[in-house]
Amino acid sequence: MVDTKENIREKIITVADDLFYRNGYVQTSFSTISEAVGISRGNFYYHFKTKDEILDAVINRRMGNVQRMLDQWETEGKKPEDRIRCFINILLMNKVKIKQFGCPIGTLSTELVKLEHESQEEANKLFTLIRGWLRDQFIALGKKKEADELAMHLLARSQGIATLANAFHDEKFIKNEVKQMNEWLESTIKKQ
Amino acid sequence: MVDTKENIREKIITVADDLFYRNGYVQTSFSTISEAVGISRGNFYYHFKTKDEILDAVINRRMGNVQRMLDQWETEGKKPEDRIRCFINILLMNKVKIKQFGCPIGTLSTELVKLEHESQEEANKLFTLIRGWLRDQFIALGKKKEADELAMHLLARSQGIATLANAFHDEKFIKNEVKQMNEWLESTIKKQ
DNA sequence: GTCTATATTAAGATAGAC
DNA sequence: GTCTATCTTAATATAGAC
Repeated sequence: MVDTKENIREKIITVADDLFYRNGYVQTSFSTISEAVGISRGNFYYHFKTKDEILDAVINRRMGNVQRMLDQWETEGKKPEDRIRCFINILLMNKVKIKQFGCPIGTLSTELVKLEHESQEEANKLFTLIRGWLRDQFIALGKKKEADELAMHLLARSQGIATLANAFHDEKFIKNEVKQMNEWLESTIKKQ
Repeated sequence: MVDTKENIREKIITVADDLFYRNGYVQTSFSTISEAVGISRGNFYYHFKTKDEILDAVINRRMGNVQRMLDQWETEGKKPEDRIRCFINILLMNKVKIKQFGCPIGTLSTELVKLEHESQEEANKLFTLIRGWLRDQFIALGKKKEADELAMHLLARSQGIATLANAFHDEKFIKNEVKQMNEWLESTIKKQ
């Protein structure tokens, strides 16, 4: 791939995304990113004027990734319950990284709240995107009235699992809880 | 109260505890703490040589607070299920602060993991203390085999609720989920 | 035991040569 | 478009006067 301006910009965002996830936003300095990308710190400012700008670009990138993931689940899962199962199983798919670094959405949100960062709401859109998609699946299951509540419940369960799996560096716990979440889904669908 | 060396040390720990909770560990500087305590930055180093030392003192303080809380629940709740309900209800008791700053134990743990901080394990003892206590309650309920699993499940649910309530700044969500957790407890006790 | 002054380091950010 | 050099600020931490 040729090193056009756009390509380098993309590379910076990819690297920053990963570093923000592994080490947190505050801990990730311009030096760290530019070193990982392989350009000088000075050159860096040609592409991004402030650290906040990189953050917004990273959030934007993650929004795209989440949207693509949801689109894929729409194709993969024929029935809404299958699609919800795709969401639940992502904890299993990413269990190694979750054990090491937690949930990328949850840990970023937690960090930005403490920073009182102005991009808090922007980062929350990642949660909102998934929440709305889950809600749509529950509506398709005929749970229109409780759809949003059920969506939030699943989101919260996932966040809690990620937080504890990360704290205790415990993969087995994820497997166990995913199983229980699937059982919860079964019994919720059957109700009424 | 007289300003003995011990008293000032205690005051520093109390102030640091609060600031770590509200703004995070990294964000809280010596200046911020000393200013809040009302002593000069230079004097500060007479009481604590490094920031890590303050962190350990804060974790230690929190350990004491959690232990006292568990002791109180032992007195308050006659039956183990009542004691577990004390744990569940703490989300409601602290709902305003959780909405604003999340769970003090969970957010510290998340931050220390990203920092790769050496006190990670020390901070995890806060989780472990509650986990063990919950496990004891489930054992008293005759659930010896699944006791630890049930304890972790409750811990994870609480963490997830705190994370999302914090992200969305939503108190109502806490109320809703606490109700569901109590219902889950009822049906879990009844099983078998 | 508390203060002021200062050393040191690293961060975000800019200027200007090439 | 990329670099080196530099500015500015703020943090941890220390030295030494009182």
